Parts: sequence; C-alpha cells; structure tokens
Amino acid sequence: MTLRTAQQKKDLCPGCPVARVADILGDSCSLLIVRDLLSTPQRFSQLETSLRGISTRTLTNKLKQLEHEGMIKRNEYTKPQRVEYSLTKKGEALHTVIDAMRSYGKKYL
Amino acid sequence: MTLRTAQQKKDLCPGCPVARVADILGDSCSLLIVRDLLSTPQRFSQLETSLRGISTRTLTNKLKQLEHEGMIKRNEYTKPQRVEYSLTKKGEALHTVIDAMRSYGKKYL
DNA sequence: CAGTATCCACCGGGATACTG
DNA sequence: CAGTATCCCGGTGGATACTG
Repeated sequence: MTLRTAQQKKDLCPGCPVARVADILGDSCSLLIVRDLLSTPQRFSQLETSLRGISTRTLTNKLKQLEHEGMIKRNEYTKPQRVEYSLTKKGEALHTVIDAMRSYGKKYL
Repeated sequence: MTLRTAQQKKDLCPGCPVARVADILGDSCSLLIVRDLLSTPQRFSQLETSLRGISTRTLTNKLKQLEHEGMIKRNEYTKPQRVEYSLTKKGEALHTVIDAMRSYGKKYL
C-alpha cells in the first residue's frame, strides 16, 4: 500500500473521529484560519495579512477546502466590493478543540 | 518571504500556543501515535501494525521527533529484546486535545 | 525485533503575473 | 479587492535492501 496522496492518508483511519479532525485541521494554515475567524469574520486581505507570508494561492485553496467541509461561509458584498469569511455552526464548534490546544500550548510548550 | 521548510512554518506564528501544538500534532501520523499510546505503551512493531501502511522510515522519524519534543519515552528491554514507547507527562496531557478532537469528530464529521 | 540507508516519485505551496 | 493561472522548487515519505 502506498500512502502518498491526501486521499490515501484520509483512508488511513476512516473510522476514527480523531483522524478525521486531523485531516481537516492537520495543516497549520487551516487551523490558523479557523483560529482567526473565531474572534470575528474576516476579509480575504485581512487573513492574508494575519497569516504572515501565506501566498494568495494557498489561502484561496485552504478557504475553498474549509468551505467545502462546511466549516466556513463565504459572504460577498458589493458596496464596497469585499468578501467576508465567517464560521458556520460546524466551524464555530471547533473552538473546543482550539481551546484545548491553546491551554496545552500555554502550559507545556 | 518563503515558507517552504518546516522551520519557516514554525516561525509563522511563534507566539501562538495553538500554532505550536499544530506544529507537533499537525501531521496525522504523530497524532495517531499519541492517540495509540494514550491507551497503553506500545512496541515499535505494534505501532507499525496499528498505523496501517506506514513505512518503517516514517514511523522511526515520527517517533524520534516526538521523543525529541518530550512527548514520548523510548524504553529498551533485553529479555526478550524489544522496545516500548510510552507517553511522558507532557505527552499524556495531550489527551485533553485528543478528547476534544474525538468529541468534535463524532458529533460533526 | 527494531531499526538504518539509499533512492526517487509526488505534490504542496512559493513566486510572479494577470483579471473582473 | 479578491482572486486565477502558470511555473517550478524542495521536502515528505513510500519501497526496498540491509544490520545488530
């Protein structure tokens, strides 16, 4: 068995809820996006600035992924032109995980 | 700024405890190793079997990483020859994070 | 049993330029 | 402002063979 692609990684442990969360929040980018949106909805450019050094390409991809997973919602406005990303209920619920990580990180890292 | 290497990723948000946890548990392998060790100490070969499809090379690397981070301990025994990996206090404390992930995964994924 | 060593495919993601 | 498109580099990790 090979384990090269993301899909195959996903199959590694399909029955385990821990693994499923890891698949989504696994890369630091996605996790940090959710962390940022937990405080308030943000525009594309705000996220771009906050995640210092991320490329537009990567940010776009991660946002699409998270939207596809049902974690975030994309809201388009026309005056002035802007796009805001906010968490869905499903996304907001991740705060429990992120809080646990924050507590752990503060205490042990 | 480039963000290609792991080190650079680490620097992305050095002050954020959430990011620091993500750096360590970010890849599903490491996370699943900790998850496995939370129930009981395990031998190299047991982990190899449990994480279906992982290569010895990768398992070795992840174990070394986690040991270096102070999450796990490597215990060598001679009769019979075997090596057991167990969690340190620091590693055990990760159960809060993993529990949060499990609850979330069960409920939403 | 518990690794080490080497080789190489793959793809994530940076850099850059362009668009509605 | 919020992306899309292309090009290409580098690290992750599988496969395989070997060791104490």
